[in-house]
Amino acid sequence: MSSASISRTRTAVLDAALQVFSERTVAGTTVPAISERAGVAVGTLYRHWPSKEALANAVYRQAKELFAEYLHRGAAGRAPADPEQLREAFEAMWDNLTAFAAEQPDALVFVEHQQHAGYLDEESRRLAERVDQMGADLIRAGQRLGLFRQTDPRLLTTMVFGVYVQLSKAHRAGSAALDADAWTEAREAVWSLLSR
Amino acid sequence: MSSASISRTRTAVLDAALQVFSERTVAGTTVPAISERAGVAVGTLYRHWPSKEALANAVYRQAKELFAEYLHRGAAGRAPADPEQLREAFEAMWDNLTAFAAEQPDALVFVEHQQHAGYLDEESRRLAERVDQMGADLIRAGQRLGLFRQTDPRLLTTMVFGVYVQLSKAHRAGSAALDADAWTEAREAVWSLLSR
Amino acid sequence: MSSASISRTRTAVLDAALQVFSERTVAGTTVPAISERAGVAVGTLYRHWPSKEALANAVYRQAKELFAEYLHRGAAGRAPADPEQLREAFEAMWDNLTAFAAEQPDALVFVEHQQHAGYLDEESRRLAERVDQMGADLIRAGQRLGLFRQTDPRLLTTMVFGVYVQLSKAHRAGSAALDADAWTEAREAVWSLLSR
Amino acid sequence: MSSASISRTRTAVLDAALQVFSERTVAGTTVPAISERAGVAVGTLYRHWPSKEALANAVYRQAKELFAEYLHRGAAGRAPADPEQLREAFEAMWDNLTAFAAEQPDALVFVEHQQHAGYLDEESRRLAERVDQMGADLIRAGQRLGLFRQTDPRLLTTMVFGVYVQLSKAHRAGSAALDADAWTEAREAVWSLLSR
DNA sequence: TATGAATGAGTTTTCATTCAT
DNA sequence: GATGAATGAAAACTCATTCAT
Repeated sequence: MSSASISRTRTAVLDAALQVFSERTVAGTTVPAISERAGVAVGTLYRHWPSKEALANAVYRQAKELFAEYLHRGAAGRAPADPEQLREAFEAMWDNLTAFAAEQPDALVFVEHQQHAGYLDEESRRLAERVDQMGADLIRAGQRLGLFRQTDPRLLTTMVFGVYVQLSKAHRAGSAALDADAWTEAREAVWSLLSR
Repeated sequence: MSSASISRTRTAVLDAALQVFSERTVAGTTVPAISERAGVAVGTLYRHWPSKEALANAVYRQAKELFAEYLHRGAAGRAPADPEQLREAFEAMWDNLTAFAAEQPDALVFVEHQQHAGYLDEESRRLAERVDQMGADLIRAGQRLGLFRQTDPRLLTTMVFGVYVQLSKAHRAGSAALDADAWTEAREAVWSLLSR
Repeated sequence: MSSASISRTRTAVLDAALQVFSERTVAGTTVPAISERAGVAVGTLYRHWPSKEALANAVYRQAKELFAEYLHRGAAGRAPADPEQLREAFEAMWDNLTAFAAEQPDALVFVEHQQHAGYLDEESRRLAERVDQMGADLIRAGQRLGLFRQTDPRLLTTMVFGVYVQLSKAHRAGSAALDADAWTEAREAVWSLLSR
Repeated sequence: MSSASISRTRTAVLDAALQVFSERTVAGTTVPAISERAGVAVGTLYRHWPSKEALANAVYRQAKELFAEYLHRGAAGRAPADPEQLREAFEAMWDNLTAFAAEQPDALVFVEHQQHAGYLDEESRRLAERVDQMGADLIRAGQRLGLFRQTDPRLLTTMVFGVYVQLSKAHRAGSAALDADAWTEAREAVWSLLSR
């Protein structure tokens, strides 16, 4: 088969695995369950990844990288130089996060699930660290401009991320409280949380 | 053995199970791993619960009930009638949550782990719902007093809870950013998040 | 406790074991199931027999000896000397068998089940052989008197016993076809089966 | 593997299971014992039946159906219309039963082992009832022709079947009394048992 | 002597992985 | 490359037996 169809198989498996992993935990998912959802045979899966663990790492990395992509989207790359730019950057980032939660609900839940420790390899771990850093940059900029609380930026990052993750979970669970307006209202609340 | 030591066995197993479940997921935990950590034989565990799943439900309920206990601690039972009482009630609740995160880190992580859906029974589910309601009451009181944002109270609850859970995870992971002061600073930030 | 109450325990356990063994097979019966039905603790059972296997042998022997007792009941001990005596002895034996089936249904089913069981010890096996011989004596007497078929007496014994066992099973199963008259009708049929 | 070898696996397991079940009882047989005798891995067995119990039901049904087949062999399908036809049908049936005992000794012993009650499912039970009916038909025909005893036909069936089962057991146990002549002699004895 | 909770070897069952087709 | 039946090591669960009370 052509390389195009190979990647179709890879994509199908990665998608299926993300779904079932995020529904039932990596350990709670059987390989046949993945292959079934992907519409391929078990053996096929093993032609692309050497083990379930390796597949889980691949899924993890893909999800994390996707998250990083959303996070960066439309970012100028330079730190905001004044309050207005900061506000704009903040809104843009929050909207990107909102889009990610809406478009990739499984990815966020899977990635944010603690307890990956057991099987994540070095590469996955390094990626995780790098992505987590990205979120902190905006907060540090806000502090430099004197707009945000002068606390440990890691503390603020953790809190903002906590709000976001919990909202995403509620969203994915189909909570009635999580319509489009809610995400905007939440944005304002988070801005208050950050502001001095 | 005496009935005292019977409950000692149950307690030992419940404690051990909470530890390993919160470290490695229910599905990722073997029964011998639990019984070993509890210092009892595998068979003993099955004399007290009919299956690993039943044990997981028992652990879940115990953790959730413990959380409810902490949440209630020192609560007058009546809704705060003025801004000062609200502020006091808020601080008390936050301090209780802080204490829970410090004293029962495994319980929080385990309970907040999504993906219990698969094995939680009716009783566990009902308990979860009841406890989740408790947190919302204070927020509704703040809204009635005109101090808190006039959004869907479920949205506010979700956000506050998200902050708390993420802080607790960081705390349990041994984050350097999470000393005692940090919990107080976080409290102020959350107050801002809630306030109009 | 007195020796009287010891034997009460032994009797209770032997009776209970016979019941459950005949219902569910020796291998299919758990020791707790026996002790529960007997109304004693598991540990108590092990004070009287060293193992489940030993208990099964005890049950087997008791049942087989009981069968022998019924078979002998009212037997003169001498071989029938004329047709009339033979007929009388035959009727007596059949009525004894009928009584056994009625009064000890579990014993017959259990004993007939275990014929070649792996766990029967030497003593149990010798007893079985001795009892089986008893039935054959009457048939040999009938052959000597020229009333019964001149076949291998073991063949005739086997057939008569087959009829009896199957009737007993039907009786125990509560078959509507097995009232008191039926046993008498069956006796006549068996007499025909034996007669030349 | 080809579908031919799939059914070879099923056949091998069913045969092996019949052997060990009839030797040692269903409860007394371990799954590895079955898979070893069948020459397959344990896991393979579970790819074909969901549990040991399900396998036992499959074995039971196969054996019972095989018995029904032998019983029917060469049967005209119509009830015998005169004494000569009855006699012929009787001989044919007995010879079929003899063949079954000789060719499928394990099947008979297994099926006739009482104590299946515990695990037989609805389908197995219905099949058993249907097959048991088949034997009764010939006896009813003999009664209509006035040749057989005018008793409850179920009583006669039970007796004849008892003779047959006990002979088969003796045969399987290697009894010296059970050569080919013996089966013919037994047939005459059974005819006498049935006749008025 | 009786008890029944605890034990751990043994059994049933599952499932990641292989490999013949 | 793709397939999915077969494999067997590892997991869940059972139960005969022991032993502290």
